[in-house]
Amino acid sequence: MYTVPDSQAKTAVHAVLAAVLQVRDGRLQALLWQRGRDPYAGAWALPGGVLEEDETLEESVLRHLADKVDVREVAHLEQLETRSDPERNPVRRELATAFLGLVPSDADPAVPEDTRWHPVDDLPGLAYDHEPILLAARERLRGKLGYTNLGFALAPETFTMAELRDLYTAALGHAVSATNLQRVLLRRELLQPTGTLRRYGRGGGRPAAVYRFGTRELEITDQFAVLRPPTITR
Amino acid sequence: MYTVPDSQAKTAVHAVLAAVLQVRDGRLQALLWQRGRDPYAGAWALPGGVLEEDETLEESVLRHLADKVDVREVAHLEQLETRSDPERNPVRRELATAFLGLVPSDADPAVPEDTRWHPVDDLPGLAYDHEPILLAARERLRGKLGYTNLGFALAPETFTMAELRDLYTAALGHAVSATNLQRVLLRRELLQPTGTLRRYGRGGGRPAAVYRFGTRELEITDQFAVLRPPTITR
DNA sequence: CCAAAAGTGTTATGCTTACACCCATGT
DNA sequence: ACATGGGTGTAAGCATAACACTTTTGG
Repeated sequence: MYTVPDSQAKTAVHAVLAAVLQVRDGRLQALLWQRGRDPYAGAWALPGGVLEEDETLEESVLRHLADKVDVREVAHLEQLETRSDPERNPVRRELATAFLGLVPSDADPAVPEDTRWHPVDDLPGLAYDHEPILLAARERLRGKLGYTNLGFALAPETFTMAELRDLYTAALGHAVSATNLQRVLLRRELLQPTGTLRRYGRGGGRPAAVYRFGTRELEITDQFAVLRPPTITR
Repeated sequence: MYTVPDSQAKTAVHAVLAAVLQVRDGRLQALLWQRGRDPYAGAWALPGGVLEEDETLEESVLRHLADKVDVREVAHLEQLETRSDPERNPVRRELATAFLGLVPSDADPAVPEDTRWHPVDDLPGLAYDHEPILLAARERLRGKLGYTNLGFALAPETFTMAELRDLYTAALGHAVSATNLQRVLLRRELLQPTGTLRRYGRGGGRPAAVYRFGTRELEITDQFAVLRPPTITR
């Protein structure tokens, strides 16, 4: 059991944490590093670090991530909850603001020795309160895939519907029909056909049309699905 | 122009802020207090204060609110964004975590001299970054009214559909049909008839049935409105 | 008897899932 | 030819908005 050294009385520190998600090998995976020292030696942790005096939380996450993942490869970054339980860190009082970061499936950033991608549905033991944070990040992603264009942050610049379907399937954790996915995204005018064709699997089959997302910034497409304002006629 | 006293070099402090909303006089209003001193002397500010060593953010907001609004009257409290721009406070480096608080329309807490309710669609000049925070809080409320039972936090224990319609109208900022509101909420099994009747306006008219919300805790009713898992047949 | 408000019945609409069927390519 | 995927057409389901009409009360 780890104990708090007397010299380190609780001093409030603000940290940032990133749940960096990417679809790799057809599964939604998270970037984690293995702690060498107590507390939680041997456990896996979300990347992050301490907030400095002259930066915003967003700048801080990107700075800390630059060590693990090339910043340019994080296609979407979004603030999640700020955790504040005084007991969440046994060593010192520490607030932590969590972020969701998404990396397109075609990126393969070099990561340090102690760092690895782990499937989110088969996690090792996580340090601190990092497991609920990571699961909350996945829920946020799953929710937003339905009413925004957030798929762009999981997908390469261009892709076929079969490839996109596989990304959505991995992220959502259930079967997705390429047919219906195409219709939903086209109707919402989020996808643009590039005009080119590409072959998907190894076997034969008709070559697939190649698409791209119209914009690579978050757009909400469905906000007022219900209890929407009355339609003004004349 | 206000200048930073030398003695107060930038020291990171963590504050909490609450956007406390209530429907009063048929309008969505926010609780604000008027600053007496610089910076932003004379401007209106969200209630809040500094986070102490041994409390969570949630405990801190409720503690600070206890001065302005009776805690028991805050029916729903929810964390919003944590703001971190180093320049957001000209005096000292200060992070602030914002909250959305909702007060039922039948509560009328006594508030201090410098504190008043202001319609959110007609705000006075606000201090710091409080205006964007307040508007974000309203957006969160508007969004969640559609896919959760959050109406309970705006409504008294019991109410008629006409009363509830007026609350939704004020919060959403557009006309709401009592007929359709009733059907939506009943279908989702959020409302329970109490069996009693009540008269609404002053004129004649049929007395209205009185309802209550089945639960007074947040429930998400609609999460997978779209891109939902395939239905499993057999 | 008439005005006012509540509540019910019914239709229209829009978006989505489900599924049958046709299309293009490799072996 | 036939297997393998891609793509289109179409029907069905479902929730909600819209609106006409009935019910119940006060004056």
